[in-house]
Amino acid sequence: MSSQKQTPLSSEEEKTYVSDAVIRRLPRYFRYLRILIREGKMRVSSGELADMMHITASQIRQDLNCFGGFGQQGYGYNVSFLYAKICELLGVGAGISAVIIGAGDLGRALVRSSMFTKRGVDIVSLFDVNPSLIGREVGGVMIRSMTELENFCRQTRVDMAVLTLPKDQAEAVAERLIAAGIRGFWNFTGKELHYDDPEIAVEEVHLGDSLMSLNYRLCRRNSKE
Amino acid sequence: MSSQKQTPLSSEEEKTYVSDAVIRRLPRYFRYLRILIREGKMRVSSGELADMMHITASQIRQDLNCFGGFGQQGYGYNVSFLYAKICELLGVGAGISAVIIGAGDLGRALVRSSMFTKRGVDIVSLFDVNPSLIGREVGGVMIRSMTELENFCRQTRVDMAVLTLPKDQAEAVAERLIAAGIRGFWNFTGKELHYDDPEIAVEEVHLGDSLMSLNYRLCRRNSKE
DNA sequence: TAGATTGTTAATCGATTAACAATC
DNA sequence: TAGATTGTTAATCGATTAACAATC
Repeated sequence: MSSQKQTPLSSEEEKTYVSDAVIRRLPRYFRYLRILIREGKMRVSSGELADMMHITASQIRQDLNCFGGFGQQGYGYNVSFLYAKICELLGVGAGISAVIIGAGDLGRALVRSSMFTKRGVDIVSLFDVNPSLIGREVGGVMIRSMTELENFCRQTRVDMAVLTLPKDQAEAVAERLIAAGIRGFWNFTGKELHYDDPEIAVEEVHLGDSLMSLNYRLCRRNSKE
Repeated sequence: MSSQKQTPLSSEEEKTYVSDAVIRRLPRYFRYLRILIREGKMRVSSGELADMMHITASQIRQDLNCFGGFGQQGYGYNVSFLYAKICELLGVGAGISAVIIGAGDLGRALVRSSMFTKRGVDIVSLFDVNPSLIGREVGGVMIRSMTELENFCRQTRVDMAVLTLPKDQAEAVAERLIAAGIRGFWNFTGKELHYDDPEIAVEEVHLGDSLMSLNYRLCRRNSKE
């Protein structure tokens, strides 16, 4: 994995600032473009894609233009070209490497899924404190002791850590990982991580929050018997 | 589980419309209030809570006032009172029942977690097509055959379904569940569900999208070697 | 050329923040 | 009462949508 440091607008591509709202829609474009590819479609207009995705054509054009003109007037977008561009933006094929901290139910479920491989993320190791797990393999990945954490991450030049360990240890382990050169956290612990350093990216996953927002809507809008 | 049907503003509580942005912050308030309770704090001001949560005090007051005046001028908010109100809004204690469709790695990991119990959601059954799983128990919950789906859901009056089955079956199974009276979906399948009926609530979980947005930030902002 | 559809600017909408009067 | 902090209105900011000129 490698990328230039803070290239503001390198020769017509890559506009200044892209809002978080736009970034969070990119993976959705990625998914829908894959569907179009599977269906064998060569081109798509913003209108067609908008209908599929239940958003407006205007938003699609606006979003894509944050990164450059990927379409062609009168024609629309070339599906595989657009897909390639989105993949590039999302770092598919950038060779991102990751470790999973915590080989519990969730950590094991994740490593056994096609989640990472599909998106070009390479899981290079799991880590756990439980001695009975250390040395075993899950989904073709070795479980190592937490004592090896720093050495392994530095030597292997790991980019990202998936945190599936108990929340009371989240902060301390994250500190160790930062010291070992890790710059991205996919955080399932429930303990929110906040760093001032803009070089450190944290993606919080709060499944419980997601469930509760559904509960809210179920209680407000529905009635039974 | 029971709630009144569309009560617009019942005696000073419950204002007209609450935006999705606000609803999605409620579970966060829930989590931080639990921390305050654990710490034994009796009262909290919007300013203190704002610092903890890395948001503005203004936003907290604005959010909470969507549901009524939970605070007291000059004092702040009573932690356990506010917590009780938030719990009520989020349906904790409303006795929501749910089934999990798909007893794969994810379905099993979820049912074995404290995810549901902590939030007052009762998992009453798992369902799977795999004959070797049917009849077994995971996390104290029985795995039943998909052939029993409709009967079970209707008889048990199930509120919600957690979809952890393969995506190509998501839509068909969701239709069966709707016909069997289910009104909420926690959808992990990756196949997005869209219904016009406002009585049907869908919460999409796209872990892959979450991972990719992290990839994006890692590739844009970071550099190595 | 005529038709289609993008790229882009302008208008609208909604959400967040600031300010302050009400009040405990 | 004086001090603190909410509830609420007004100002700001940002994101979405609409419109249309550019152009393939």
